Amino acid sequence: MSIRHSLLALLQDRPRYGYQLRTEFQNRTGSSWPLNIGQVYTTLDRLERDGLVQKDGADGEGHIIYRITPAGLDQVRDWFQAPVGRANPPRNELAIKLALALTLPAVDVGGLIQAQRAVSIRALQEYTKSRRDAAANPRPADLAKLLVLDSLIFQTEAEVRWLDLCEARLMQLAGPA
Amino acid sequence: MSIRHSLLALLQDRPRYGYQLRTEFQNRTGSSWPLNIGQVYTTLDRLERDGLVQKDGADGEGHIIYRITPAGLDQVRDWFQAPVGRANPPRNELAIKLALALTLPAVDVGGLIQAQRAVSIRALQEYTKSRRDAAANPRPADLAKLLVLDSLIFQTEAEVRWLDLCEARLMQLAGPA
DNA sequence: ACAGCCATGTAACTTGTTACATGATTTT
DNA sequence: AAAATCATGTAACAAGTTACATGGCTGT
Repeated sequence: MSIRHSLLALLQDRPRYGYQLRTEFQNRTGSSWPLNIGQVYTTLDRLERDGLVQKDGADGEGHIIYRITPAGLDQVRDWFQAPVGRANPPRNELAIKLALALTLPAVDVGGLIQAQRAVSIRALQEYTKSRRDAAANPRPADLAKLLVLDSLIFQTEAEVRWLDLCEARLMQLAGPA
Repeated sequence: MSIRHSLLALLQDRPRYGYQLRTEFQNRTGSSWPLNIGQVYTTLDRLERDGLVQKDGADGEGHIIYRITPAGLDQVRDWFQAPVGRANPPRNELAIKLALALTLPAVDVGGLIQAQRAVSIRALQEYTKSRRDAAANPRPADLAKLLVLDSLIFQTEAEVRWLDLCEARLMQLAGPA
């Protein structure tokens, strides 16, 4: 549902065309989460089908402009107003994988943890580097990019610390036996 | 892809039937991420279509047993061997929402942050409580549940700290103006 | 001339999700 | 007798993703 709502949010600001929506989305969220251009058009079709946007003639340059409808405005308002639900948090593939690895024989949990930590730490370094490159820029669009990077950094740090904990627990279990 | 692989991993341990796969999955991952029973059957159909599992007669009690195939074993091995990729990390709805809110007028970013933090902190308390209830149990299945809860706790803590950071940056931006 | 970006789309597909139907067995 | 759980499925759908086709325009 993120893409639907993101496009609606951008259209709430002002009417825009497909290709533009993609670049604007990426400008605001940084280069993480690239957005396939094909998906913009399919999503716009579905938003139009659902009466949340409508085509709005051209803009003098041949672009196909979409405009948000009142129903669409309602949905954007609801989206921004409602906190992201912790009711069914999105499945965490890493946690699932480790939980299964721990309860099934024939899986090298220690190796899994170490391989994962190597990947996560490398990602962390790349995020930190990107953040340094992007920093010291007070424009609001760049502030958003910085915060997205901060989010990735925080999440990845938490992941590394969790992997450390898993390893410690594993040793604790193997030790006394 | 998590569910496909999870079912395969459980079948790699030994042949099982649909309903059993669901309960085993939930036993191992805790009550977070409930698994709809319908999805187990559709996923099994698709795994069979792809030649990764096959029906294996009954077990004397009328259950429809599935057995993993060599191709399926390969996939499980690959899944456990390959770290969870940071190449295209799953979209973080909260980060996207805040990034858009910051770069668009007509959104009350401060309120959004506060509402979100309230939700996240409540979730954190619930996870911590569940963790306390589940703790002090050395059986491996419960160790897995504990670690899943730890993962949720770490992620949510990171989220709260990120929200704090966002708020601070926002004030910093509003202050000097 | 060629590469690359701008721009719009379509077709086919995947995973995941829900709602519904059906019946047996077990528990209260 | 009623409710809950066990057990298997189907139909319909949503959201996301990729691959492909098409054409104009721009810079080298």
